[in-house]
Amino acid sequence: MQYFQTLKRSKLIIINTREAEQSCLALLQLCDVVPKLTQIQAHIAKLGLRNNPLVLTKFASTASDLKAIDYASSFLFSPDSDTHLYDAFLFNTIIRAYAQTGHAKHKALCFYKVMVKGQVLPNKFTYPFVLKACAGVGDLNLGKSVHGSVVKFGFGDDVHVRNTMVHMYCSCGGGIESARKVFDEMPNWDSVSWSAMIGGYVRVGWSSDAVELFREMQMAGVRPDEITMVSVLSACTDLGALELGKWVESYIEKEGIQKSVELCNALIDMFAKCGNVDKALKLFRGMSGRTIVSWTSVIDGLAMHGRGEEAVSLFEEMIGVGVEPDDVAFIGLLSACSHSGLVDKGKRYFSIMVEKFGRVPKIEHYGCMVDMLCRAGHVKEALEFIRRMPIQLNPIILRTLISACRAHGELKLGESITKELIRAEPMHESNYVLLSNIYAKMNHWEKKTKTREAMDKKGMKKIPGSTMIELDNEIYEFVAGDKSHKQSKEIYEMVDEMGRKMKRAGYVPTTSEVLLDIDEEDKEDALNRHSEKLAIAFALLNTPPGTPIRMVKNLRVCDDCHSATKFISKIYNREILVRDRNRFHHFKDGLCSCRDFW
DNA sequence: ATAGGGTTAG
Repeated sequence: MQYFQTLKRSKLIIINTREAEQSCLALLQLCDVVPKLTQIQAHIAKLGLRNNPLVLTKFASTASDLKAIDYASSFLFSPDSDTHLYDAFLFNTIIRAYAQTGHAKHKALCFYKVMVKGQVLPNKFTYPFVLKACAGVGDLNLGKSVHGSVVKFGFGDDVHVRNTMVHMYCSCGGGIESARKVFDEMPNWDSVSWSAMIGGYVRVGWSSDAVELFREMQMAGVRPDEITMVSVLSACTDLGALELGKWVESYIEKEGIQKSVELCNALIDMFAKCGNVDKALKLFRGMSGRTIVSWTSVIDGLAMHGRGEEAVSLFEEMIGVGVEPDDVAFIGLLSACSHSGLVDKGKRYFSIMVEKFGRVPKIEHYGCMVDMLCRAGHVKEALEFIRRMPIQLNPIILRTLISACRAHGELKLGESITKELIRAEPMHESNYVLLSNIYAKMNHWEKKTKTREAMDKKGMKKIPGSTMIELDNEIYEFVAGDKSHKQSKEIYEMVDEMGRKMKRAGYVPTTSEVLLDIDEEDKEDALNRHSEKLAIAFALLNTPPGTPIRMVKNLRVCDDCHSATKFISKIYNREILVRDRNRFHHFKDGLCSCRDFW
C-alpha cells in the first residue's frame, strides 16, 4: 500500500505510457487488490491505460474478482476492438480468471469461443483453463466438443491437457466412462493422472473402484502424494472402511507423505465417519493451521455420534478463536442440536446465525430446524415453522415432516401431505414407501396394497437396502435376501438362531413396515432377510467373541432392525456400531446411543 | 508472462 500512496503523489510526473504501464503493474503486484478495485480502476483510467491489454489482464488476474474481470474484459474485447490484435496470452488470462470464479465459469467458455472465432490460435496453456471451466459448468456435451477441439488443435498429447481432460469428464454428469477411456489411452501416467481418476471415482460414489485404482497405482510404481491420499481417504470415509483408513494413515507416515492441512482434514473426516470420533478429535487437537473445514468436519462428526453438547462447545470455541462460521458450519451445528434433542439451543443458534452473523438461512438450515422440531415430537410447531418459511419448500423437508407424522401419530395429516407430495413428485419411490407405512400404521391394509400396486404400475421399485461390513481387508456388501455369499447357508442358519434367541428374550418383530402384502409369518421372514441382519450374522460367524462389529447402511435403519440389534448386542455381548444414512448408532447391552430417536 | 489432481453439507 505504501507504493500506492507514493504513486498517487507522483502521478503527475509519470509522462510516458511505458512508465505508466510499469507503475500500474508494480502497483498491482503490491496491492491488496479486491477492496481497492474502484480506486485502481480510476487510476488506470487517469493514466490513460483503459485499453492497455497488459495492465487490464494483470488487473483481472490479480483481483480474481468478478467485477474486475468484467471491467477488464469489457475494454479488451469490446465489439469494436479487433481481436486479431490480441494473442493467446491475453485470452488465456481472461479465461483463467473466469474459470476460477464461483459463478461465472461459463464466461470463460464465451471468451474461448470469441478466441476461436477471431482466429486466435490456442496454445498449450489454453486448454487446461478451458477444460477446468467445462468441469465447473458440468456440461458433458460441452466437454465433448472441447475434447474435439483439443484433438483438432493438436494438444491431445500434452500431459497437462490429458490430466485436465480426465478431471473434466469426471466432473460432468455421466462422463466417468469417458474419463476412464481418456485415462486408459494415456501413454504414461503421473501422480496427477492417477489422482484425477481416483478422485473422480470418489466424487461419483464409486469408492470401491477408487480403492481398486489406488492399488493399481501402487502396482504401477507411481508414488502417491498428499493429494492422492486425500481422495483415497475420502473413499474410505464413504465405504466406512475403518481398517483400510487406518492402513492409509500408517502408509502416509511410512512413506513420509506431507501432512497438509487438507490431508489432516481428510483423516479427521475419515475417523469420525468410520466410527472413531475420539481419534478424530485427537488429530484435530494435534493439528496446526486448522481451517473452517477442519472445525466443521469434527463438529459434524460429533453430531453424527449424538454428542451434541460437545459439538456445540467446539463451535463456541471456534468462534472464540476468531474463525468465521460459514453456511456448512451452521448446518453441522444445527444438525448436532437436532440429533441430540437440543431444541432450545438449536432455536437460539438459528437466530444468532441471522442476527449476529448476518447469514441468510438457506433451505438446508430450514431443513435442520424442521428435522429438529420433528425429532422432538413438535409436529405442529414444525408445520407452523414451515408455513412461515420465506423460502420455497422442498420435498426433503416434506418427507421429514411426513416421517414425523407417522412416528408421532399424526396419521391423517401425514396422509394428506404425502398425497400432495405424490402429485408433485409422482416418480419418487420413497414417497410411496412413506404413504404405505402410514397406511400400515392406520391398519388400512387395502389402501396399503393399492399404494404398492401404484408403484408397480409405474415401474418403480423400492431402493434396495444394503449393508457393508469390512473384514480382513475385504469389504462385504449384503442386500436383502442376499444368497450370493459363499457362507450363505451358515448365515441363514445363524439368522434363524438369532431370531430364536431374540424371541426368548422378548423381541417382537415389527411387521407393520413390511411393504409386501403377505401373511404375518412371511413378513417375519422378510424382516429376517434384511441386509443388516445378514451382515450381523456374517460378523458373528467370522469374528472372535467380544469384538465390536461395525457396519454401514445405505438407508436409514428400519424400526425392526433397530430393535433387533439392541437385543443382539445384549444376547451376544457385542458392541455394534451402525452408520446409517444420517447418523451413528452405538448398540451396547441392549441399548442404543440414539436413545431411539433417529 | 499464462498449465494438471484435493476437503466440510439436511
